[in-house]
Amino acid sequence: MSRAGLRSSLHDRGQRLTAQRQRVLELFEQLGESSHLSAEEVHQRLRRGEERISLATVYRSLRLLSSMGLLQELELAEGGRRFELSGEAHRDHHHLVCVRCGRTEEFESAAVLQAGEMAASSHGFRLLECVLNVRALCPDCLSQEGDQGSESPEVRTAALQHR
Amino acid sequence: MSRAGLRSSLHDRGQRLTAQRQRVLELFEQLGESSHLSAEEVHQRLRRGEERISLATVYRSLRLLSSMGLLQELELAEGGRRFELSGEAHRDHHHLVCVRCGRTEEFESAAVLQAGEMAASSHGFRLLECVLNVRALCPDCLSQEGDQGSESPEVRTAALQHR
DNA sequence: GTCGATGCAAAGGCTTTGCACAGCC
DNA sequence: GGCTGTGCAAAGCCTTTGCATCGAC
Repeated sequence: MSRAGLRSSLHDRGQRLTAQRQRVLELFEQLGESSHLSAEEVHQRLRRGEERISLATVYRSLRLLSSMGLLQELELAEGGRRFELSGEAHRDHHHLVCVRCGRTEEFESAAVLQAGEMAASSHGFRLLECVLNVRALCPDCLSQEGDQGSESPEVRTAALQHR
Repeated sequence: MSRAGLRSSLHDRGQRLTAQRQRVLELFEQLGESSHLSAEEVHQRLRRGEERISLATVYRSLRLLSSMGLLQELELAEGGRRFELSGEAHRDHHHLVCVRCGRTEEFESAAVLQAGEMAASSHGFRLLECVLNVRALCPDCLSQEGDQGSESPEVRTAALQHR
């Protein structure tokens, strides 16, 4: 989103364009649509430059940009909220997460979107967004898992043991 | 799960059957498969009886039972972890959540499971679980939303404003 | 110049952990 | 009886908030 576009979106809500807000959004735009950053990571990355931004402001900006629909909050496994750039093409995209090492792949699926829409309309809901989280083990972790000789065939167990 | 079954599952892991663990699991079994409880709620409900259980133990039991695959951790919108009973029939079930009032409906979908499996196998992952979260507005909130004359057609915005 | 935004530090939830005692096996 | 589990209270994250100052408009 252009600087002017961001400014006017903010003004519409009676809010202001500041350097910090711009930098947070730019960071996501530079990294592209497949980055999932935590507040802490955003803070650290922005600090690396000669930029000055406080963690509190990062939190405030992330919330603001999410409420404007420019970022999207994710809820993956490992107990930390993450954010990603939200784009039209990205609206219905899903996450395949390795519960052991955190490796994340994205994918899209028209079938999933359709299933979400059917579910929403059959209950009279209006769909806002539809996210499939697939928790899994990646190839690397699968082989390590084997090495340890897990005591049970109940693989799902692994999903919660690494805390 | 029977008392004896629970005991032997615990013993297999070198752990013990205690009254507290049993009560936590029983609570979920009594409430049925569609209850989503937070740790705090589990604690309060168990305290109502003449039972004595500490919040710390509730947390420990929830984690333990989840790692055994008997409970399942949910990640819905409103910033609190919740748990539900995990059953075979329940393994691939999805949530339709109203982002405004929190009303939650569940549904199942073979299409979604299949999409998850395809995504996992195409990356060489082994699927553990597959949860679709559909964020939406329920009929009641939809009508209220209309009353307020929202300033923008970007409905997704509402998903994050109610914090 | 006004009013919103920032930075700092302190406060706030929720969750985990250390330790002594209790209780399952 | 040994060793795991519990309760309590304290500590730990992550996130939000109060307040003085700064800066966009």
